[in-house]
Amino acid sequence: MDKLPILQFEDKIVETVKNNLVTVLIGETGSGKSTQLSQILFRHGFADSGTICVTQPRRVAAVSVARRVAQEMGVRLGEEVGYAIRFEDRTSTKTRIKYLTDGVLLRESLSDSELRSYSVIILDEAHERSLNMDILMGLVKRLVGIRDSANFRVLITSATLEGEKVSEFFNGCPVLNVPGKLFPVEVIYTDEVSKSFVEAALKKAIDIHVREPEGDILIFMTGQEDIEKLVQKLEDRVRSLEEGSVMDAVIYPLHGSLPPELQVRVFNPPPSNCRRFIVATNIAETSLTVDGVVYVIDSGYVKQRQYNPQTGMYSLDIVQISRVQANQRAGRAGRTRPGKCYRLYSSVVYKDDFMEAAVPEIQRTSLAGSVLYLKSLDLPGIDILKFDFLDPPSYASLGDALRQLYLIDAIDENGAITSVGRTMAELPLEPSLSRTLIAANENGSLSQALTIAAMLSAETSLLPSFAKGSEKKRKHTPLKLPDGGGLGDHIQLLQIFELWNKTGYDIEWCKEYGLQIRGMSFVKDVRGQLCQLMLKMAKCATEVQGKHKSRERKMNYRNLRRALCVGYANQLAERMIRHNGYRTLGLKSQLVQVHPSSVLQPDEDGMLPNYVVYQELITTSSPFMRNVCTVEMQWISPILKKLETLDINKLSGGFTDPEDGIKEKDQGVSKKEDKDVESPADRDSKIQAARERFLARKVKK
DNA sequence: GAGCACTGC
Repeated sequence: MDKLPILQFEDKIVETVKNNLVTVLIGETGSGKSTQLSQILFRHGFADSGTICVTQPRRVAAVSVARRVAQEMGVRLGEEVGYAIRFEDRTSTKTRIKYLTDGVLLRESLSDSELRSYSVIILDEAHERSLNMDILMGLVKRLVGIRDSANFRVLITSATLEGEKVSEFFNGCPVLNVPGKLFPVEVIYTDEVSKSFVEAALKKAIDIHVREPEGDILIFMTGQEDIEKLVQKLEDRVRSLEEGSVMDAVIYPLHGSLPPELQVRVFNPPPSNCRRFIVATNIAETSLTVDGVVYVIDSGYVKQRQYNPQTGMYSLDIVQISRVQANQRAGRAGRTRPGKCYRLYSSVVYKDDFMEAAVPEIQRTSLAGSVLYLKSLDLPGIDILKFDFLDPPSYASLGDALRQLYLIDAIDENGAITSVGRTMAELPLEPSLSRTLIAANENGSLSQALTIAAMLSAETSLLPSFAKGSEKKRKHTPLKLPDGGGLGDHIQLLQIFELWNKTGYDIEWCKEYGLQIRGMSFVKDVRGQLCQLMLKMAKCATEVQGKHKSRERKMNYRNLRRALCVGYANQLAERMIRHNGYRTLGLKSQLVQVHPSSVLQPDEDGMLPNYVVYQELITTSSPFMRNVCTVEMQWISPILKKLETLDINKLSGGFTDPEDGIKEKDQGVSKKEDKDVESPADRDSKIQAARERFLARKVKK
């Protein structure tokens, strides 16, 4: 095997790390940074006084990289080299190199905010900018000023360009460049504007198939719908090609809601003299690597979920990718030999319209959980609203988080964390569910609440996709699931798990009901973990086994729904008079409908319940509440009272001048790279523009 | 009567 590129830089890396507390390392795919950096530092004594930890954005990566490193060092996994992911800690007192997911490291800083067991912290793949990673970078930056510099080093690895920004964040720390080992990829732009990217991709794919030599084609689409459309069209066209004139072809869809057994098909060796077409979402951008790809077709779009803190509403939008993403996609063509990337957009669009990097998650999601977590750390002298983030979230977003936390008793009217809030922060759940568990523990419905919390954590991986046509293909229609007694979706989830529990967690039962086995066993694991945590924390925690089930059911799950009402006090809606639309009860009222997939049932007059709590608001074809549960009017009066007295200025501790704060920050950064700096408002308008362009194209068709 | 991209504790 060739020597990995990073090993040629060993001396330089060691010297830089010795002389600097923080080092940024820019390493492209194939540089070997994930496996070699830890070993290099180990060889030079950086693990003598502590462990070297390396974060990974995904569980599979943490496990596979740790396994590889253990093998290279000739040690047993779990001894000198180990890993820690949720539900699985394979480390020991001997462990000197430890791979973990960023979520696990974040949890660890809850029990030791200075992370003293680590002599080196390596934040790998920082350019992916997950929410956890952004919080970790803020925390680690603080540690740099606190911990003894004789025994502490930080390394952050990133993709091109973004590395400079990270260096700036860490007070201009040195940046090392390590080349990757990719083969050259020729990029070909498209100048003609096509009516739809599905059609454009179809044309290009067939073109490649007819003209170009062998090699698989990877096509980036945005979601299940356009993937299925394209797969169908490709099958038709390939079949219509004259037999014998071109090589055989096989077409695979690849997206997250595909059952795992269909996902892994792309890893099987392809039939000989046969070209594979893989039509994928951005799951193939980072998570899954398909070997044999020589041609990439890039639509230039991605489906992205974003949160509007003003309305509390999520939306799932098709937006333009960033230049970093475009390059990542192109790189997928050069893993095994020189390749080609066909971009279904012009070079002008790439240069002028695309943002440099995607909007980081921290600016696209509700921050209630993260704000609570940071408050629970009790960092001296650190005000959450002024916390030093690489890309600060908007003031609206922080205000929204505080408002939500106040309504569910996690912080008091002055913004200080409460004892309830501390307990909540210990649980690996979103705040509403943590709060539900605590309320349930007090009213005797904990066992059921634990089940619901676990089911909601795995919800998307429970049911196979409801795509049109897929039902026909299935051999037999699954048995009908329980209906939640008409009380709502949370109750349905509870009933599903209880039925499965009664069968002794029978795998066949899952099949009969059309439930994904992996999803259901994940629920079982999560429930077990939550049980243990609740037993450990709440000294008086009882009833995790659920002995009161039958009595509760007769009571229409009253206690359980009451607990949900306390937990979801920030997500409450009232039905309109005389029709079944709802308005949310919060700072800014929204008109919404119950999602059509809900099992909530109307009464004999055809009316839905007067009050419900919901899991989330999401705008697709129109604004919907997903996962609703009936609640009683008398339960909500304390919530309404709280809403009336809510004072955001008090909650945020008087930090009311966001504009100044943001401007200052932007100016600080813009000294170095003024072209690439964008305010959140700029980003918003760019996203909006991309969305409009896309919609315009869609309409034309 | 509509439909969820991808991760993670």
